[in-house]
Amino acid sequence: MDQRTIRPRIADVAREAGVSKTAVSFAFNSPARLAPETARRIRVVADQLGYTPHPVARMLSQRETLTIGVLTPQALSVIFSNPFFWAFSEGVAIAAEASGYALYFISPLHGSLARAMSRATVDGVVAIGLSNDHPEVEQIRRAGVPIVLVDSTALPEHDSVDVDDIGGARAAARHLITLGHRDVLIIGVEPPAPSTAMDPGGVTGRRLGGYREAFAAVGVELPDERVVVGPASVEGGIAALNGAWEHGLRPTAVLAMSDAMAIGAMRALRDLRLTIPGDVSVVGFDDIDLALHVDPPLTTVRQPIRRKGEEAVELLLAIIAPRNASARAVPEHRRLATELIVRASSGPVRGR
Amino acid sequence: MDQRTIRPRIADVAREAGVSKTAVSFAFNSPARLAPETARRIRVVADQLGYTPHPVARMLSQRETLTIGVLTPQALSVIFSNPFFWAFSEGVAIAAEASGYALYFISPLHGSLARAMSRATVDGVVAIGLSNDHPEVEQIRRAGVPIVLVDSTALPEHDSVDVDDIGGARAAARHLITLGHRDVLIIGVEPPAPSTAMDPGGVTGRRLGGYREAFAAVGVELPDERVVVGPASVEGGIAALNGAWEHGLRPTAVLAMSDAMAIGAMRALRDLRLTIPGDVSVVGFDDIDLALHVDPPLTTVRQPIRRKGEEAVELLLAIIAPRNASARAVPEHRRLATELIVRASSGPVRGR
DNA sequence: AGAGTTCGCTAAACCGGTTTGCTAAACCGG
DNA sequence: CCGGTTTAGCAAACCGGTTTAGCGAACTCT
Repeated sequence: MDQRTIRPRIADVAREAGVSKTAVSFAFNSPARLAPETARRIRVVADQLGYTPHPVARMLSQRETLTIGVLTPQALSVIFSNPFFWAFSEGVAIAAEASGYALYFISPLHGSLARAMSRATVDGVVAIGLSNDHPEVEQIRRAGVPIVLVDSTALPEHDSVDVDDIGGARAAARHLITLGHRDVLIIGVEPPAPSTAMDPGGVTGRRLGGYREAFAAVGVELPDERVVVGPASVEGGIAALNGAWEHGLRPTAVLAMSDAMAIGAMRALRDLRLTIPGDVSVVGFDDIDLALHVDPPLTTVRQPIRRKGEEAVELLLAIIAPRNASARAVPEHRRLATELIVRASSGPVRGR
Repeated sequence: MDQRTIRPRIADVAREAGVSKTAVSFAFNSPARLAPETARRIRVVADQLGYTPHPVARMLSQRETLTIGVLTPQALSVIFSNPFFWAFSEGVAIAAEASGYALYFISPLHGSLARAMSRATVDGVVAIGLSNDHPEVEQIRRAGVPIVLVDSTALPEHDSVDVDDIGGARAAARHLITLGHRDVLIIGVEPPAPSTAMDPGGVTGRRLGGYREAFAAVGVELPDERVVVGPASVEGGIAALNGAWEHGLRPTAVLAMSDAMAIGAMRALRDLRLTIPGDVSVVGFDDIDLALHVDPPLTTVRQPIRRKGEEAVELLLAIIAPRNASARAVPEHRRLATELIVRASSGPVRGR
């Protein structure tokens, strides 16, 4: 099945219609510059030949792709199984679509983000979950591609969007403290770059800081043994909880840094014949749609995931296509609020 | 923040290094054709200048984009809120990534799929849920872009992948029949093009056919009033069920053509103070991950969603980049199996 | 009728790379 | 020392469009 017939080029149309390439181009892009009859004739010929302007050629000469990239340090297949990412992408898609931009997903190619990036034909990039020791950030900047960082270690010279991780984590921890819990297990999300597992500037680090701060206020230290990390998925949560259990930990509550992991922990707890929240309380982070539908509904810290996507695109488009001539000189850093949503997965510590 | 510094071009590197453009190109693409020392020097200069080959220019001259498009007739924002689509994309991403291809999502631009398509810089397209009266299919073919159709009305001249919708639907219906149900409500997915709501060749039509066939076998006709359609989302399911209830229908079971809609129906039923499966049984279609986690776990027809994505990409790549010289002359149509998964959302009709 | 506009269209330059064909120098064996 | 083969690198053509500068004809005005 050879679907690849020879694609007609603009020169073919021009010859056939007896006009210049310029005229054909005008017929498509600014018909007003042509006599109505000529424009019509050219379109008819183009139609007969099945001519469509070659998008790559057009991009090259117009110097814009009308595409924005979504950059993630993880493989697409990992990313697409993450509910948090879906919601974020939805936000990005809504904002991009509204402005007529298409979406291109950029993920490590054969392990190299840099290589993937150098292939990407985009006008700008929204990067999510990039820690600042990713050398690709530097490379991207050198390539002169506008970029907005989301949930990444903020670099002052780039626009960024993130949420109040510390406040949210603190609220979650205080909630458990109020319920009498003193003995908790923290399940953290493992950043893609292992070296930065506890990068204090990263999302994991900030949330951990919030948890610790709240517990410190009531005189409870959280030693590192009570903190386990894993990939931000249901499976990761199951593994993390089981691992902790095997190490002999018996917390009365679990603080997970992602809902997916919290849900995994719940599953693992149930498999251990423990009740939630009777035996163990579970609190998540994110408030993905699913959090409301699991049994019991998950107590969690809500963050405006879709909104993050939308705002990131807003910022990016302001750089790419400034509507007002007075472009900002100073990068903008937006921090959105988080909110504790108490549902049924958390309760008073047993015996109170 | 003007991130757009003047991007160095290949000519700049050439001048700076005292060589020709050709040499620079060789240094990047086939270093073996240069003296080692020269190649090194060029790379050093390129590095200093921060030079990276312009991806669009490269695409143009190499006549390939190393990108495959995922074409959907619905807006991206709709698509990204659909769990079925996530799983499908995951499959596509896995296969694409393995072969070094990037993903580009193509959805209607300002309402026009054709316009979006003409902008897309892709080597081939995987189209999902396209009905054959979409004129864009014809346009795409004329543009000479290789295409694989998934869950679309099969066009014999294109490769396609779909599943045994009829068999799956039949199995679901028989399951309910065995449980004694004779009075059912069918909730169908609304195809993007309203004109084809009941296109017998489309997914909705095929599943409906399977349901009807099974019921006809026990002497029950399913009149059109018992079939409601809506968008394939949780909200769509809620609306569809409530609509049916307001019309006075009181079925003992619900057959939904998508799990998302089934879950919506469950929510709506619960809001009506009905128990599942005590008062009403619910059976879905797809077996998305979530189906296992709702309460009660959803009885549904499993289809290999990820696998569909992977196979579609396999077929597409076989057209784009045939590894064996002997390219297929005949388009391939793959139909994957479905399987009924019985969980707790379905039970015997009350009073049996 | 002549000068100044406007209209309709075109030739040529350009976007930023890759690739083909060729040449001059270095290398080789006899 | 000479003819033949490599090697290293270059100029120019090409990918397929858009855009600028400009030209002749028609139209307007005085």
